[in-house]
Amino acid sequence: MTKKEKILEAGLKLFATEGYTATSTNKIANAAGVSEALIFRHFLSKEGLLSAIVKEGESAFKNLYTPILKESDPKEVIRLTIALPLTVPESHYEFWRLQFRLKWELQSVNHKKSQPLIDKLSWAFAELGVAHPKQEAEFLSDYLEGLASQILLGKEVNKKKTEEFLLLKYKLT
Amino acid sequence: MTKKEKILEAGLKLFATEGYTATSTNKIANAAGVSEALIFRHFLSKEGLLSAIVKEGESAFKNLYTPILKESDPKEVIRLTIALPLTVPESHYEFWRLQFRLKWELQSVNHKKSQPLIDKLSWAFAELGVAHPKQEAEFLSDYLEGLASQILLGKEVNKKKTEEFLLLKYKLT
DNA sequence: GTCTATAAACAGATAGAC
DNA sequence: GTCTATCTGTTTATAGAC
Repeated sequence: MTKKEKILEAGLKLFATEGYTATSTNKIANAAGVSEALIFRHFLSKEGLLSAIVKEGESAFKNLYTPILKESDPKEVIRLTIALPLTVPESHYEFWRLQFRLKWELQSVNHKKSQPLIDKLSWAFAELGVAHPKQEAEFLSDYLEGLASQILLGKEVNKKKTEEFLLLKYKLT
Repeated sequence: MTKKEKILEAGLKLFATEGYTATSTNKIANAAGVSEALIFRHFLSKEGLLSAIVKEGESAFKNLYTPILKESDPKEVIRLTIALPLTVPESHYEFWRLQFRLKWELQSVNHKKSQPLIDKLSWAFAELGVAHPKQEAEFLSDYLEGLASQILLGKEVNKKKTEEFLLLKYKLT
């Protein structure tokens, strides 16, 4: 692993656990086993490092839900959406914790980012003859947001049982 | 209003909007129209000020949901719980934004804080003959958490329509 | 209670050697 | 690419006068 990668790794870890503002470049350098100046050589500024980290993994979200947008079976659309927060591997938690943290720490909330998914969900519910498809889609989306928060904040969640419950609730079994 | 109260008010506002770490005591003093030293006179440290702010409003959460715990009609329990995030006046948003922010910024997450409410919800669902009352309670709680997040992060939510939809969904009309 | 002045540590960032 | 040394402004916090 190059020193640049070590900085990215240490930055992700510290930003995700301690927060962006609360993490000094000095702390990152120590954690990465690197001189502080190297951070600025590679990323110009502390914000540059943050951008690089966010960018590096930003496609992750799109990659996660684009298969759903392409799905043509409405039941499968809902099934896959439900599985979203429940199948993310724990090794990715750090990255996602950072994303959720940044929503609150910086004002960088992009409500439109999940709009394509909500629209697709809305389509799926309509297809299945559900009464208020748009509101059902918003409802499910908000629930999954809440569930993801709880998981990332360390609440014990039985993922298997939760998924079974949801599949039953949405009549997908 | 005393200067101490002015500090508390400015602190709440700034911590809620900019975050705890990103807000300097100097900024707070300026916003409150007070010398910086006065903050330390009254609250000993920056963290002391934070504690005072959190404590001052901590009972707010309890006061919000204790009426629900005392309710004996299961339908009314669910109705009141749903109304929780939808009836908080916008003037209280600042305080709640701070609470949500702190969950991520400090590691001070108290998952047990909402447990009494979840237990009561679970009781209500059981009383109404719902199949998986415990999981239904968790589900509703997570949804409301997600909804509250969205609202506090500035998403446009039609509260009236949302409440109508939920009352219909939970067969409370 | 409240201020001015200031200490001491720490922040992000740069210069220049290797 | 990587380091040591250092600059400059800011941060939390205190001392002491009123």
